[in-house]
Amino acid sequence: MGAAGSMPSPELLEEYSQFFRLLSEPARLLLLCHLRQGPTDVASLIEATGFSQSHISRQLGQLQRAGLVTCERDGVRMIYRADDPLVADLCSLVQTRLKQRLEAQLRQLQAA
Amino acid sequence: MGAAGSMPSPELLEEYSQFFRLLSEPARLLLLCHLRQGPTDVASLIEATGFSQSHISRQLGQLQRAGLVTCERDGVRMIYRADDPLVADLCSLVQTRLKQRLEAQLRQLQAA
DNA sequence: TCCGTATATGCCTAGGGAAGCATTATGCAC
DNA sequence: GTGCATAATGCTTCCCTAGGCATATACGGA
Repeated sequence: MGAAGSMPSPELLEEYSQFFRLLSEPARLLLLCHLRQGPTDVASLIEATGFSQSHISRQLGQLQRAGLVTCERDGVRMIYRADDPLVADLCSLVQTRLKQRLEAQLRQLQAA
Repeated sequence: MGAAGSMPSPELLEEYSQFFRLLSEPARLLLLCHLRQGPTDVASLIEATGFSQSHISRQLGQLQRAGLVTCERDGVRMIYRADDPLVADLCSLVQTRLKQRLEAQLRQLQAA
């Protein structure tokens, strides 16, 4: 996505899209938010989100394969972490954008 | 997605996910890449990408509703633009991340 | 070793969206 | 107005994936 001239390869586009697809599911974003608060086991995530155990486990698996989440055993429990600030940074950029959009719409309404 | 304490509302998570979902489709990313090269009409995008006319029109519609793309009439043609650097910035962050992952995997293989 | 708990996985269904074909709407030239 | 171009929209099919239930796996305790 360089400013001019360089067109990304289809493979790279595919990688980008796969990554963004991971973030296109509210459930996964919610799990990431909870994990940003600190290391958490699956049971706590179940209680915090209300999702089923299998659902959470699958979503965590996807996040883990993408490297957005790590886990380690603690006895019979699995402790998940989301140390990487990447997603928070991405969301921050998007949030700024969403704000701008709403402000623009607001101005348009006020002008009319 | 603040560092600690502030949990985003479900509505905000939904907005984030919808935005990321837009970018989770290689076709849309490709269209954005082409549009970053400069204003383009639909016919040129058809030729550049090989997608069908209706497909491209729909994707452009989605991008437009999200404000990632604008268009203006030029006679019978529609000229689309992608002025916003947001997507390029997001992709840049993700690319850095993908590179780090691959380098880490490489080191792991070399160590073994 | 057998049991209880915690997590992962197989299997299934339902819903959403990509993507094509056919049609419609819009603007220009005559 | 008619005809011709371009772009948008109905309609359809197909595929992918979320998400639940049931089961398998891994671990600690008795």
